[in-house]
Amino acid sequence: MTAKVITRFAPSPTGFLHIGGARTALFNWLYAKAKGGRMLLRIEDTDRARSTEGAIDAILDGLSWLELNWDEDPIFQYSRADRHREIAETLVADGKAYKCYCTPEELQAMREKARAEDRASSYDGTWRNRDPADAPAGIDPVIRFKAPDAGETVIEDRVQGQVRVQNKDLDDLILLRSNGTPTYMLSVVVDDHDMEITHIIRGDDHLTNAARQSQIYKALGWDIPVFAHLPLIHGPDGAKLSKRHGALGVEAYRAMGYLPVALRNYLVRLGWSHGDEEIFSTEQLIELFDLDAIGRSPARFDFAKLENLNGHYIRSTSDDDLLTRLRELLPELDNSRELQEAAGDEVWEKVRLAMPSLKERAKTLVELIDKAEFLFVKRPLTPDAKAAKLLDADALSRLGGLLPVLEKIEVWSLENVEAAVRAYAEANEFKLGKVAQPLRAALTGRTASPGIFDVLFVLGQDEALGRIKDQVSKT
RNA sequence: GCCCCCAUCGUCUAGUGGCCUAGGACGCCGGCCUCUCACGCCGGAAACAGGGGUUCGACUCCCCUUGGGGGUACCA
Repeated sequence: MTAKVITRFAPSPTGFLHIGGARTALFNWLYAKAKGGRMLLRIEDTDRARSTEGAIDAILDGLSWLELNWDEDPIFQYSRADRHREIAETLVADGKAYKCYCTPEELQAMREKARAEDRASSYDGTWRNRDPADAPAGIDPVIRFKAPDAGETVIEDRVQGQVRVQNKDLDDLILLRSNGTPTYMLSVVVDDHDMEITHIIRGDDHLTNAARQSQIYKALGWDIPVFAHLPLIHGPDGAKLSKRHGALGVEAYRAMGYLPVALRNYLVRLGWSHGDEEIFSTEQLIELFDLDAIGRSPARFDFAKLENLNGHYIRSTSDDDLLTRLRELLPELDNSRELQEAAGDEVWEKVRLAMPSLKERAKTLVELIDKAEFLFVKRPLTPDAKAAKLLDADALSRLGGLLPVLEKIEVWSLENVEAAVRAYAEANEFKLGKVAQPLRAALTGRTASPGIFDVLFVLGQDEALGRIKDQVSKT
């Protein structure tokens, strides 16, 4: 019989959902989907001092935005503290754990001694075999795991392969704090077991923990889940991800105008590959994803590639979908106030009309709005420096000559507008660019824009003529 | 310090002993297209960290060095 796959994403709510966490969630989600299993969500909030409500919301919102849905209700680890405590006490009763009364000062001294002696483990086992009757009064003990002191612990990792750790290098970790709350090392094992997790897919930073946890599983007589430790994501400079580059919350990526589908495609390729392929639909990902194709070396975060992918997905997203996302994003933009004031229904209708040519030119939604700005601004436009330079006397006289031609157009269609402008240029022996560039400057206030005929058409006859006159009459 | 993991173009990666004159993608450079900017298309520069083995033959296997990362908490 093959057990159904159950994975879990287990963030600690001490900050936002950063990019590494997002990728871990994605891999867990994909693996569950690929195997027809489920992905559970567990909030690891046993550190009461550092866990916050805001962080929980940020993580849930981040996952939802990325469209990584979890199965069942999230489990809050702290709510299971009684269960964890019970297991710790069982371990003590079975002689597999013990109470330790050492003070922080004694512990500190042990650490320094261990370092001086080039040893990896520091706890010296003072209370491991000492008679509990010697317990000093007035000190609340912690409960420590009685880890095997000889031999080795072998982890069979689906990504990293076989990893061997000498047991002498692992000391007796704390299971229950002196205040009676469980530590991560205990909670994680008990919860993964109780939740019937079959595959633990998480960051490489937990690799050594896997050995410690394996020992606890064995002491409890429980089956050890399959481990898969993902290489970490580094910043562009190869160093640890910091706030300056990449270690932003996923909501920051949303605000920068990235599409969830693009971010997912980018993240999955950080570590996972399928031959030479780069672009994957979610359906393909679910079909192809497997643990065996995950590489073992860490990756650097590269915004340029994310942008490229995002541009690809913007181009292949429907105009209506893009329009919806743009309207949702608007309030988060720096210049949101001005844009929002101008953003009436008729403006959005123009944006929709221009969308096919606009989306060819944008790598992010923020850029998309910026390229559409000429549709939001009100007459008279103030051309930017480069555009103003284009509108010299000669150019303005060419525009002046074009005015009556455009006025004469009865049906303002893309075809008619284009034919009229081309005919005007030809009749006066101007290269098209001689007319198009000044026109672009007058119509958009910039030197770069969608095709000039698209611009003319989308603006509409009255607005287009008005904008040209505004510039021509300045002289 | 000690323990563990990692190492192919600038970046993400393909490669699982001969198919490699090392492939793709992003980025970069040049060209085409062209009303601008993009898109698209064509072309180019660009890598097996170093040293030892093993083998008829190593990018691929082993060891060492170097470099990077992680862990070493009454954090997770």
